[in-house]
Amino acid sequence: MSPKKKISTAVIHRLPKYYRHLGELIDTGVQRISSRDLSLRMRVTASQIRQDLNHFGGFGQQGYGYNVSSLYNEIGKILGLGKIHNIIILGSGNLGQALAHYQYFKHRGFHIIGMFDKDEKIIGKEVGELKVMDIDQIPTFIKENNVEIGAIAIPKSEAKRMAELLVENGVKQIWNFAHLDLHLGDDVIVENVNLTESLMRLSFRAALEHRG
Amino acid sequence: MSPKKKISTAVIHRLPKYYRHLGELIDTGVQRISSRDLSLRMRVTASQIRQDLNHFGGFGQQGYGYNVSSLYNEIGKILGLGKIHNIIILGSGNLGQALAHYQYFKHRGFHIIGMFDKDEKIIGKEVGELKVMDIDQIPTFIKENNVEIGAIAIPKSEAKRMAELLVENGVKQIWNFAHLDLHLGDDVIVENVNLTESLMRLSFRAALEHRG
DNA sequence: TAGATTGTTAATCGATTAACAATC
DNA sequence: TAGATTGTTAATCGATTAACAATC
Repeated sequence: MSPKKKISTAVIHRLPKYYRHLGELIDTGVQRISSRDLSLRMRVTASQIRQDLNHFGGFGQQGYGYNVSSLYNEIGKILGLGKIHNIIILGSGNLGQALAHYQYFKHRGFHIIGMFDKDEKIIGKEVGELKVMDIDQIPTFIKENNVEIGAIAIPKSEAKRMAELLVENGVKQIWNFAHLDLHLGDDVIVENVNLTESLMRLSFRAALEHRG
Repeated sequence: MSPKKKISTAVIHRLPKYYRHLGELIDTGVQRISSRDLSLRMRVTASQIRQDLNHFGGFGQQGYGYNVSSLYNEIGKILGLGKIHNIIILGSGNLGQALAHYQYFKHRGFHIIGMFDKDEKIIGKEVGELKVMDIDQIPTFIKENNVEIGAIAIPKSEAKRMAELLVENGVKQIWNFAHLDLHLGDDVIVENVNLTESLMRLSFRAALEHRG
């Protein structure tokens, strides 16, 4: 059941997409689906779907296909869903606030339980259900709460130092929105969301079309 | 000079990273760099850097390496920077506002020139330097302004319809933050930023470590 | 010039696709 | 049972790495 070989980033990128599409199929009342029908829907090959899923187990049945809701649940487990993941957000700027307000995260078990800033004018203010705390309180807060994920929504100049502070206090998962690469040790998982790079990729592809 | 073969998504992802690192090198006064030194800094192989760059041209010099600022400028051109790109944002929620406030975009030539919402309570309000407009005004606004990029920061339920509206009015670049796949025709470029999927990838990798 | 380092070709590695026996 | 579709092995394709002649 536990994966033998390394899972490629390509597979990691597809797993949440399988999960999303299966969720949509459940919503529309579809109970079973073949790899071929799912491939048409998702615009990938059926072969790839079967290969991907068989990294984790044989979830289908010959001659039948896949049971949509049971595959949905299995992929949910593989993605580590189905349990609560506590998140703290560093930085209460627009992006931090946007993250704090995203209802969908809570719905998936990702609970934002703390928000921190260093600006005294902002500390104490309320953002949704959270009260912004002083960044100095992070070590205490982590000791008293089960913080799994730290979201870095502060400027580049502060990001490295604050990420290291999180790691020193036992946080092993960093969701990094700052425009730099964080190297925090082998046991720390860093997931980057770099909006500037995303915009540049868009721009590149547009420029490429014009060049031919 | 114009690329002969298809550029892989892997290369597209690395280009903005080259650009960022070269910018940082300029800031620290470095004038030339070898593929080997850049590879140590970026944690990729020197061979890969040379292969990537040679998709676009021979920017280096044997025995010398690469001139940092000229390579920076060349990659900037390749990424379509060095000209103004006008963006409109659909949706003035937290995410839309976060995008509108990002100073770095403007600094790179990405100008946010309009922001739209369908909520009458919000229309007319100011977000930074922008006044939120009615979504019904989008066609007129596009006719009167050179809108290159449409950012979709509205709920999934509205996203498809609004993206199609943009495309019908001539916008060919969509920056999509809604949690769905947009299929808008071969000549339309869609760049997706899916925060939920990003969080699931983080969660997956954490779960993987625990399973071993 | 000699040393360094590129641009590019060749070798390797890994991911995707195709094929088909197993089996529901 | 016959038909359908998986799980899995083999073939192909593409990306990464290694090697080295070209050359600054």
